[in-house]
Amino acid sequence: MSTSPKEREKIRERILVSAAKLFNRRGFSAVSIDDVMGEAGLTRGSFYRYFSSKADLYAQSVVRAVSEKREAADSHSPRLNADQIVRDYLSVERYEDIEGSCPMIGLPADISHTDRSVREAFESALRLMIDTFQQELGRNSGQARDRAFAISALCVGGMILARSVEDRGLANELRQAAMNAALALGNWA
Amino acid sequence: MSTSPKEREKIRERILVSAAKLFNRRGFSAVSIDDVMGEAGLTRGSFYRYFSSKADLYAQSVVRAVSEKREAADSHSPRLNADQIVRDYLSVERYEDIEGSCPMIGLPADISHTDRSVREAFESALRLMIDTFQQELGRNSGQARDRAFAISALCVGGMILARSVEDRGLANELRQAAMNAALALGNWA
DNA sequence: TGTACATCAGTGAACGCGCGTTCACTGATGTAC
DNA sequence: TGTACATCAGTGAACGCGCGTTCACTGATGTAC
Repeated sequence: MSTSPKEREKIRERILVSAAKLFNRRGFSAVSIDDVMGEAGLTRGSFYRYFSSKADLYAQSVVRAVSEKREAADSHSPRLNADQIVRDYLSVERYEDIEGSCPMIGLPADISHTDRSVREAFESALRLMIDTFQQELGRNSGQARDRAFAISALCVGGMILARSVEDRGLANELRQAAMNAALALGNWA
Repeated sequence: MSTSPKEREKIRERILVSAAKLFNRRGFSAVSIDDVMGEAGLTRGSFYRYFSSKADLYAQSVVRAVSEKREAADSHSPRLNADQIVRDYLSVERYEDIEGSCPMIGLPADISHTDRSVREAFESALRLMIDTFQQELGRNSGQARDRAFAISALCVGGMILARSVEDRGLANELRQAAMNAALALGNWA
């Protein structure tokens, strides 16, 4: 073997990090494999030593984002509060950090409509989000589940709308209003 | 002139209708001009007699969707209630009617990030939605404005999440939960 | 009313470009002896 | 320890295709006289 498995894994990570950034910023089809590999300091050709296709790369980048969140959530002790998640998710910092944002926001309709592996990756991301909220609201009540759904919808919807608006002031109002509504729904206000 | 202005306008409409359907179903880049023109019963070449580019087509299709809604809202008397809009927006029928859905849901991240005319069209769509809700909630209170924001975020976010999930049952729960939360926020429950 | 002319929507071939993917090759690294 | 060999990540050229856009041309329609 020419490269140790450790080294290989590091490079794979580097490609995934570049990909996540670029996909979040520009969407799926506006990002080329050249872009991703260039950002990672490599060239076109070796891409296929790591991923079987562009869709595969995208799916794996979502998977990675999810498992990162999960680890962060698990390692945090005391367990971080759901209200902090809401505040964080809809914060100005997150609003501005387009490259590092949640894949559900950049959600490129294009590919999520078509590719199975991508769809599955999205679904697991959403389930993690919902579970996290539900946990805080009381495990088994149907009420809690519904509120977790609504809070998730507010987070994603609020951020999408804020991002799609040119007027910065309006964007901030949208973000804040969604945040407050979500916090109120969780009785975290 | 070979074609009367009336005829010409009718054909333009036909192209816009095909385009809206296809963009909603597949997103921006997965739809080709051939697809749109084929659906409208024409061929590639004459497209540029009506629109200056693909982005122009997309922007105009959003503009058309907005003005259609506006007309529907204006013509309705007695004025339709905001709670009916919420119920309708998040209804199963709308969930299933992918082709006829709100452009903010199919929102192709690709293009909305880049093209100015498209972004403007989106923004006016959003403003219409917010205004409609706000009108029902009491015109000038800041509270009403914030609630209108949150309700809009719930509508868009709820539908996006429901659509991005494979499991039909989960999708319906999401949709219902978002709907109920939005209705509660407006005191329309 | 009839004829000549002008306009322009529509056609389909062609152009050009970008990009996903493949491929033959290189050269550094690790292993076998 | 040193040498020969095997592996495989990385390279960059090339392929092929799709698609946005252009263009020369056609023919139907409308207008002028």
